[in-house]
Amino acid sequence: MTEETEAPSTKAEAPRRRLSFDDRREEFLTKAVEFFAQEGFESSTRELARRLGVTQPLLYRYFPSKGDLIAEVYDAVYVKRWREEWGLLLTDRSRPVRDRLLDFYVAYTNVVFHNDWMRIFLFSGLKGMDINRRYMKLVRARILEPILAELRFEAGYDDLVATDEEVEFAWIMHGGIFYYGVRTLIYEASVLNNKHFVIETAINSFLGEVAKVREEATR
Amino acid sequence: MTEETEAPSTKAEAPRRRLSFDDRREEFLTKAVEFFAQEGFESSTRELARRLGVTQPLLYRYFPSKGDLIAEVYDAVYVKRWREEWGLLLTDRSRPVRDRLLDFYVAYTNVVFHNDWMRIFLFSGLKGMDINRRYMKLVRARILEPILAELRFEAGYDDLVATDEEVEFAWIMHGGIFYYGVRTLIYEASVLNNKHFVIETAINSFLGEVAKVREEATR
DNA sequence: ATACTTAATGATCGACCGATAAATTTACGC
DNA sequence: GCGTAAATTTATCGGTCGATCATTAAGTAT
Repeated sequence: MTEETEAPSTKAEAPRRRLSFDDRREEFLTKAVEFFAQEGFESSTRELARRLGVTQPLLYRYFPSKGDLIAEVYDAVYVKRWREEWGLLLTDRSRPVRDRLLDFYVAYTNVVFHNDWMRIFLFSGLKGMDINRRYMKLVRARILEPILAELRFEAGYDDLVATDEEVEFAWIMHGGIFYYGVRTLIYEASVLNNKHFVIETAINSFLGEVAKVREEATR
Repeated sequence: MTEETEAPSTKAEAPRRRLSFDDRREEFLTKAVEFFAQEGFESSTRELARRLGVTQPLLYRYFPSKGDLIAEVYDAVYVKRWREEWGLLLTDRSRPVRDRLLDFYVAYTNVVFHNDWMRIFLFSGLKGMDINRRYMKLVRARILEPILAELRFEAGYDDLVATDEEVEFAWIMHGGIFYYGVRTLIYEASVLNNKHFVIETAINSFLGEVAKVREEATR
């Protein structure tokens, strides 16, 4: 038995099932997301193929290189999982900002608090990927600054553009919530398995102090 | 030129400097910390040796295996950089808790907000290292719970043991501050380069809401 | 200077990596 | 059923990895 490549899938006989190009490609990409999320991007294409039950060269029929596959993994996580309706949730002025904040962070963490998303975010951040920095700018422009603008509007301000201090404070709240996800999903070290409590408390704590930060910075 | 191993250090001639066992070992370990912090633990011992200006097999005279070297890297970061006096800072009842909190987080972040520390913490967390989980328990037992106990004492409580809700809220504050470090050091995406503002605002925001969390949980 | 100790290098092994090309098998149109 | 295009595997290449071992050279004691 010359064993250069791995035995495809199950026990004795490999049924060698055949899929259409698009289906196979989607299957590979989906599995690649969870594989690289779990094992890191340094893990081998051979191991990925083994878990897919196919041989390693087959991957190269669907993706020109490992780097291209990883780029599509980034895209599947960072871009495709972003929900445009999040912006609408935050700017619906028929409701109190506090309610909007709660609903937004529940919706947002429903997407972001998953092993795949979290781990790929951290891995790509450590690799210094540009897509990571662009994502941080997106969070600031589409989440934090709108939140602060809505709070200014509700407080009767004419100028709705937040100061750097306000943005930084919004990052603190956002980070507090985000770090809860890291603790539960990555470090498996959350004391209270209650996402809603965390979101609500973080928001209350933020709202209780944001006026003071705004006034001191605007002064 | 048979080029299996790398040319040691500078241009033409390698002076092949000789160090005592202890000095060499310390030099290797120090460089290994910043090397693995920057490049990740999957990076090669050959590249590490190249940056040290020595040959790769020499590393194996000082560390039995790559894994042993990495274990010492963890120890140098997680264990050796922990300051026992942090506990004293938090429990000095001659000063208001707010002042103690400020001073503690300035001191704590002076150690933790460094590229080496941050990156090794994140890398080891993603690898699921046990030392990482133990560190989280240490933070809870030696930082968060003492903080909450001091706050209960100052508020006149007899029972100084915090509820899970209080601990979770303390984690939110801690995470907000920690994530500022991640943003500045890893993602290079902080809007305001002012650590003291972040610490002070996070603490104010925490202190403004902690009584409510405590009362609602104790009720 | 000579002998001895040991830091440090040179060479190399087996395993694994990303990637390519040729051979093989499956599915589908006719 | 049959031919053909495409999906999949087999085989393999050059490079890199962690680790081992024999050799070389630098420091030290005599």
